[in-house]
Amino acid sequence: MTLTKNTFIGEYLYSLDSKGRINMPAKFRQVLSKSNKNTFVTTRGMDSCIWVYPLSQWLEIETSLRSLSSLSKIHRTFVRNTARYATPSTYDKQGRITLSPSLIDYAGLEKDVLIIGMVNKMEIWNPQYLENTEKEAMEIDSNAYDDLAEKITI
Amino acid sequence: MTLTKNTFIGEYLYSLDSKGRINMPAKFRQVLSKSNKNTFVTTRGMDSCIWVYPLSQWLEIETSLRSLSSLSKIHRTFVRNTARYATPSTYDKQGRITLSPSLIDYAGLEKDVLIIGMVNKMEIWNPQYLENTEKEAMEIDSNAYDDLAEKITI
DNA sequence: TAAGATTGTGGGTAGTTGTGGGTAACTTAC
DNA sequence: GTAAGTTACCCACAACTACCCACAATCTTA
Repeated sequence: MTLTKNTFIGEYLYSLDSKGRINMPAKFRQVLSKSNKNTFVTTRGMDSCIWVYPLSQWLEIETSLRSLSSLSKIHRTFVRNTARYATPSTYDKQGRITLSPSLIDYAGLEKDVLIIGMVNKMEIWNPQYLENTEKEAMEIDSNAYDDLAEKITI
Repeated sequence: MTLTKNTFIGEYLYSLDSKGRINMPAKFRQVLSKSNKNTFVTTRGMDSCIWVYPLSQWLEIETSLRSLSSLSKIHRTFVRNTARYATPSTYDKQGRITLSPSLIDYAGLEKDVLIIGMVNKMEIWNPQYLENTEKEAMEIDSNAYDDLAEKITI
């Protein structure tokens, strides 16, 4: 069944091999539109995870970054921190991308790795990190969910 | 995979050799369009780093500088500091450019050197300087940073 | 249910990339 | 004019990466 293009949902458990490669879920590859040239862009996420954008999505971010002037300190810092950790990665014949040692370290990845669809992007997690993060989030923010309920119908 | 021309992202750790040469990331050389003639322009950056432009991008900056009036003190100073330290540098067969002793001194470069893609240009840093600069920036500006993050969806 | 296709994982190899150093050409100083 | 210093170009090599093939497990389909 054909799903919406460039939309990622679901959860997948894969393993990181000795060369730092990780398989991208076949379903995610299938919904990628041609313009993405079989390429994802990986970068640091906000919690201890890796964000993975389809190339076309990342190009939009790049365009926004281009409009910021380096004369402003805030803009400089923002561009630097956004661009710095981003790495384009084309998947190989087997559907794997290679993660940089720096990102693997940042996300604390070991053998077992969780890939999660986040609609317009994906997240790569160490399963234990995710569990802890979720636990904290629920304790602190259960009120915030009420606010969200007003914005989105589910 | 070939990405957008003249667009630089990612972070690379290289070493400055005894002759003041530094390797330019292969990926950055690959995205350089022909009109750049294998040449970058180096100059002083706004924090303690070196800015590296592809030649074509620098030519556009020259045009902008031309439009600033020397009647304004700020304009004069800005043009002076930007133009004064700019040096074109063609990379050798191994992909290295030579940095002037003046720039190496300005950026406090030693053996380990960090090159960062800033979309339309690159920055060359002493890794420790960058760490300090980032730390300061976050302390002072974290609110402004959040505003920016809201305008650009990532 | 069996055959075929697809998917996830491991590993080998050829080509690329980063780094060090040598030498000849060119500049500068005396 | 010559010696000393500097720069640009060249070669060599180790480390790494991208690409390829193989195979087992799972899913699809007739």
